[in-house]
This record gives sequence, C-alpha cells and structure tokens, in this order.
Amino acid sequence: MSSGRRFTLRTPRGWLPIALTGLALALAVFALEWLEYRFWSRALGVETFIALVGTGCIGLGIWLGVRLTRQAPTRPFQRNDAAIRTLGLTPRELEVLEALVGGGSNKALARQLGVSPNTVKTHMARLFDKLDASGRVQAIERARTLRLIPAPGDRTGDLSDTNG
Amino acid sequence: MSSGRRFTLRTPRGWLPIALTGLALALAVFALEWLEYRFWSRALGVETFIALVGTGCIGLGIWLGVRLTRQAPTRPFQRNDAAIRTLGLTPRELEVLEALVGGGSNKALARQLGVSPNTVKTHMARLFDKLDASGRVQAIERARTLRLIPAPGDRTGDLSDTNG
DNA sequence: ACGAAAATCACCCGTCCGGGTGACGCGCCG
DNA sequence: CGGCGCGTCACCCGGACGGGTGATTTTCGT
Repeated sequence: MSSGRRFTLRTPRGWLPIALTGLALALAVFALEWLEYRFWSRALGVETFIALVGTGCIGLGIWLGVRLTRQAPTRPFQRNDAAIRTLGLTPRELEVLEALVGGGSNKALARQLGVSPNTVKTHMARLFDKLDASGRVQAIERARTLRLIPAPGDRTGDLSDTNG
Repeated sequence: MSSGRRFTLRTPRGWLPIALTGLALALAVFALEWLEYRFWSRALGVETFIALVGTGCIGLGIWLGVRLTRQAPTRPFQRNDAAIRTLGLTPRELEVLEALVGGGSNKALARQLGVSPNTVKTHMARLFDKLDASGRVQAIERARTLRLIPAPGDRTGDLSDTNG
C-alpha cells in the first residue's frame, strides 16, 4: 500500500523576470550601439563594427544563458510535506530525523535534543516503523529519497516549507 | 591520529572543449553573415542587418550558456578518484563502502560480499579510520560529500571513473 | 625471488542499538 | 468528562556494533 503518489514538483517561476531583465538589457545595448554606430562605423569600418556587436551580443547571451540555468540548481531544498503527512510523521520525530543524519549515538542525540536517551530510542523506533526501515542507515536513506531531509549538495539554510 | 587532511578538490575540466566548440561555431556564424553581408545590408539597410546579427548572436550565446551549465548537473556521477587516492582507500574497501549504503548489518554485508563477517568488520574499521568517521552513518555521510559514492538523486548506472 | 600491500579470518570485550512493554502528563475534541 | 494523539521516560534483553590484536594467504611491483 501507500504506493500511488508522485512528487514531481517543479518551480520554474523566477526565470521570467530574469529573461525580461535580460531583454531590457539587450535593448539597451542595441540602443547604445545604435547611438555610437554613426561614429564607430566610420572609424573602424562597418564590418568590424558588426563583428564587435556580434561578439558583445554573444557574451551577453552566454551571461543570460548561465543566469537562466543557474536558477534551477540553486533551488534550496523543498521539503516533501505531502510525504510527511502520508507517513504520519510528527514534528518531534522529524527533529529526531534531522538530528540523526549527523551520525551521533542515541546518547548524543538525546543531549542535542534536550531529552532522555530513552525518549530518543522511542522516537527512533517509531521512525523505523513509519519509514519501514531496519536501522538508522536505511531510515536516513529513505528520508533522503523522500525529500524529508536535505541531501548532500542541496542548499540548506531555508527550510521553510513551500506548500500553500 | 590520522588527522590533518584537506580535500578541497575541484574538477572544472570539461568546459573548455565546449567553449572552444562554441567559439568555432561563432566564427562560422561570423563568416556566414559576412558572406551575406553585402547582399542583405543593401536590401535591409545596415542598421537592420546589425540588429539581426546582434539578435542571432544573443540567441547563440544563450544556447551556449545553457549548454555550458547544463553539462554540470547532467553529469551522471563522477567518482572522486583523487580523494580515494588521497585517503588511501583500497578497491575492496570501496566495495564495502558501496554495500554499506544499503543499510544492512555486518552479517548481511558479509553474505553480500561473499566473505566472513569478521572480514567485513576489519574493512569497516579501516574505513572508519580513513574516513575519520565514528560509525556507519558518518562514514556514509562523508563518502557522499566526498563523492566516493552516489547520493540520492544522482544518476547511477555509469560508474566508470573519468580520471586519466 | 623477495618484500610490501592488500585481503582474509579469528578472538575478546565493552558499548550501543533495536525491539518490546508499560507508564505518566498534557492538550484537544467530541 | 473520556478518549486520543503526542511527547516523555523507564526497564529488560538479545544481538549488533566498534575497538583492539594477532595471524595467514594472495597479489603485485621491483
């Protein structure tokens, strides 16, 4: 059971303003070159001027392209609240889960969370049950693939959920 | 002991041939436009022609930029052979490491690798020492950040190393 | 052929983990 | 008021884990 959910969220928003900005910038460049066209085309020759314009525009385009695609991988990390709800994970269990990735012992987690090691053990047992994991390693693995906790390489720092 | 190692490796290789290809392509475009310059500049006017060239070059640049940055995230999974060598990890230890992410017990890993549990324990101890980890979880964490093993979300399937 | 490195296996021992059960207090909702 | 979910804590116990030491065989480079 519990199979039949897909979590293929996409957030392509954010690239449009960049594109518009780039377009405006390009127009500005056009206008600028237009103004200088009469002068430079006489001094350098039209062909050279065109080559310069082309070079500049290619550079601008590369910058734009890099800017555009940089946006996607910079996406911080989107917690999968749907999966959390489906699994029935409580807030405290999530805290334990996040602390778990540090690799500390139950005693260390207990100190970190300000509770007794026995409590950590209880939370851990519930996590193993809900995540269908037989050990800390599998629990972390599953939490990562389900996007309950950030994976190495993901941008951390902004963990506010994004659901509405 | 065994402390005092730094692993700030970078692998920016791979983008240069792409840039060169792009440059060659740009030159080809320049040549082409140059050939057509005499005709089109008379038919459309020089200014319009310049604008067209600029637009085309911006498009080309965007394409190049996207190409450049697309390459990085699409890279399947690049094993960090340099780190492996620096850490002194043996091939067998790497196998144990890869099997470790499954979350099985030492006994399970022993069956999986076709050796005795004691052997797995030995390999594990060496791994913990070399990875400076105090437990399986930390070992996996470290191996992931060092790109010794693929992280969830990475493209698997082609694990052939890329070093020369 | 020799030696170094790697791989294999074994044993002991203390600690930690995972599973199970039971209990208490608190806030919420019918 | 009486459940119910959540968080907290305790105990027991078997097995797994981590650390340490020692030994043997295989592999590989010089």
